[in-house]
Amino acid sequence: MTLPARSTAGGRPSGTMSRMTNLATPYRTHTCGALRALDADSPARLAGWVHRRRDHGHLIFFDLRDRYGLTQVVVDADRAPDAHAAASRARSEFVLEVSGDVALRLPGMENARLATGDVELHATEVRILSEALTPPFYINDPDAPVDEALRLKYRYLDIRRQPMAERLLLRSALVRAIRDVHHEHGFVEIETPNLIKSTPEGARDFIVPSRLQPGTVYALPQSPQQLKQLLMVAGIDRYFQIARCFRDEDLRGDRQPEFTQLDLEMSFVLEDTVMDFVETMVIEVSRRAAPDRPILRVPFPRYTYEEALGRFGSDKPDIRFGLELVDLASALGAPASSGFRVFDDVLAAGGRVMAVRAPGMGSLSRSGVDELTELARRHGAKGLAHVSVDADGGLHSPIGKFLGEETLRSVADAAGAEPGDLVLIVADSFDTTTDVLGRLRTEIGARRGLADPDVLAYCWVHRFPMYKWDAEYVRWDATHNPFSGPVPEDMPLLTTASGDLSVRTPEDPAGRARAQQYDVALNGWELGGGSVRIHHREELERSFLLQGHSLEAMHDKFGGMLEAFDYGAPPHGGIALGVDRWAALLAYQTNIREVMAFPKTQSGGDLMLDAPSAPDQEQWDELGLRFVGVKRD
RNA sequence: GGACCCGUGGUGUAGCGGCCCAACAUGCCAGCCUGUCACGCUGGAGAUCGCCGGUUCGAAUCCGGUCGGGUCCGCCA
Repeated sequence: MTLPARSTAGGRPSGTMSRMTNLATPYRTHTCGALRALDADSPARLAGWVHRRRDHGHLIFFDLRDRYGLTQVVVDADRAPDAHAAASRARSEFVLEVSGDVALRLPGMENARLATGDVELHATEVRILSEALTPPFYINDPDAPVDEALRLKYRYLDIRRQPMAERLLLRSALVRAIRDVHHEHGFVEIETPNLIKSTPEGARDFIVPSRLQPGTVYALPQSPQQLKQLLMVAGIDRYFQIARCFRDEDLRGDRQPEFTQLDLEMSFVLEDTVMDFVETMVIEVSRRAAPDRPILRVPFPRYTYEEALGRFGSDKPDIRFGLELVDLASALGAPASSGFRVFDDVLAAGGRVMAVRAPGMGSLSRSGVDELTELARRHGAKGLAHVSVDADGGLHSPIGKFLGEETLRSVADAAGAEPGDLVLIVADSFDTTTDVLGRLRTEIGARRGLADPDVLAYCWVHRFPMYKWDAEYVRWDATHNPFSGPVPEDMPLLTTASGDLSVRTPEDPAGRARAQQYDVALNGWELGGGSVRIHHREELERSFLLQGHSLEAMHDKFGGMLEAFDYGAPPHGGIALGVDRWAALLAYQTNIREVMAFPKTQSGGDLMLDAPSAPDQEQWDELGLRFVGVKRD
């Protein structure tokens, strides 16, 4: 039989593939997801992996799989004895090329669960292109649980499985949408080098020794921060990049040593210019990459840092549910004594007594409360007070005997407690109180299933403090990026009490300065952050001096950029968003490894490649290096 | 740097001091089967319970160490 070349082999569009893409090759006329009833009675050739085989003796069925789908193949011993012999030998994950005729399935034999389920391929020829060992885990069962270490070791098999393949396709769609939207808005995509000089973002650098200049090293970029600012000085005006970044810090489910940022920078902008564009871009990208996911609020809510902490106890709030924190000072009758010494002392010292409501958790057991108390202690609270409301509205609390019935009632009312609720109360400094209650709020939300998993709840948090006091080094530490600028009216605050930038104290005006710094949060995760930068050399030097850098050290580290600012730097600002996190959230995952093709383990290892590994002696010699062991504290 | 959890045929689990030279499901191998689609039926092979040491008359089971994986704190924007 002769097989005509096909131009519409694609079938259902998948990922970034357009409907018209020609996927036919010398090995196939169609993909395994393409055939439909209309193709009946035509010849076809498919290539793919044996997904599942059902051997009935004279008749063998198997599903052939590729990235595009599954197609059932039928091999009849009488009609095609050679094909039947090959199909008898074939096993799971063998790679086959199958030629035959597309046929409508017998009435009642259609499989509604397959896109190709109305038809099947009656094989005339089965060619084994590759044999396969029995796989170490189930490739044909998307729900089968598999140890993650095993998945990582055989990642190429894991990616054959549908869930992993789908997530990589989604990520591809995300990155494509990002590129498209930026190009539509006049952005230029520019690659920046990976072998650079340390750009202090605060994390530890990965180091690459130089062979041509023995005894020196490159650092891998923690982000393209300085380079993109230099591109603004260069007049590029609008830059973006899908940039690989490297940070040598301990790993988490949402942190890998190498990760991907959407990095962008814009010239001649104010804070609102950047935030407005980013918001437009994020909405457009979300709609293209995840059209089924509703966006909770447009425009995105904008909270100041103080407000986010006070209301949600987090600078990356999950606003898919309420349960906002409540300040109890007035309910406790402050400044008069509440009757409970712990609360009175905290309030007198300028701290806060605040609460969060746990709906429907009023009957939580003693050990359940202990669990929450432990969570609170782990994050710095000295204890956790609680009031439970029974079904009849009666209040029960270990601190009731101190507060008295009336105060207890006003506390419960202030917290908005209803019958069956539990009210959790923390008394400490503003930072600790909000942090602990924020974590409790998140825990309650998770336990009670309060957050709609389908919703994308983006929000902004901005006006972060420029600096936080670093008592150990007697300096003002940049809370975000050291190049961030202050909000214009706070520019005069970038100084010390004495005016001498080398004499720094916690009472300096600098401590009150707010940055033109903005973070985007998505469903309780920090998606990214950026700022409007300082673009004047003198102001940057001033900020660096407050951060405890000497002029010499500053020149050594940022000399290139400081010098560039002498040649006409435009006002500019930008942002960086975590592409891995974004993809993970769009894929309903909480672990970015699930959206990375080849991620590393928590100890930074690649189980498939067995990296890192010891270099050859020759490599050591070329670099003039020798391993002398690691100092242990 | 620290805390906690996990490690038993290929895979996922059960067993948690003697009843276990280890059970179940699935996978694998062989035979049978002409309409299956998680095909079915019959039979079979397959684990010294991550590794090392200790406690005990006796250890998959208890203890210590170690290796690997994970979650979290510190760290990290």
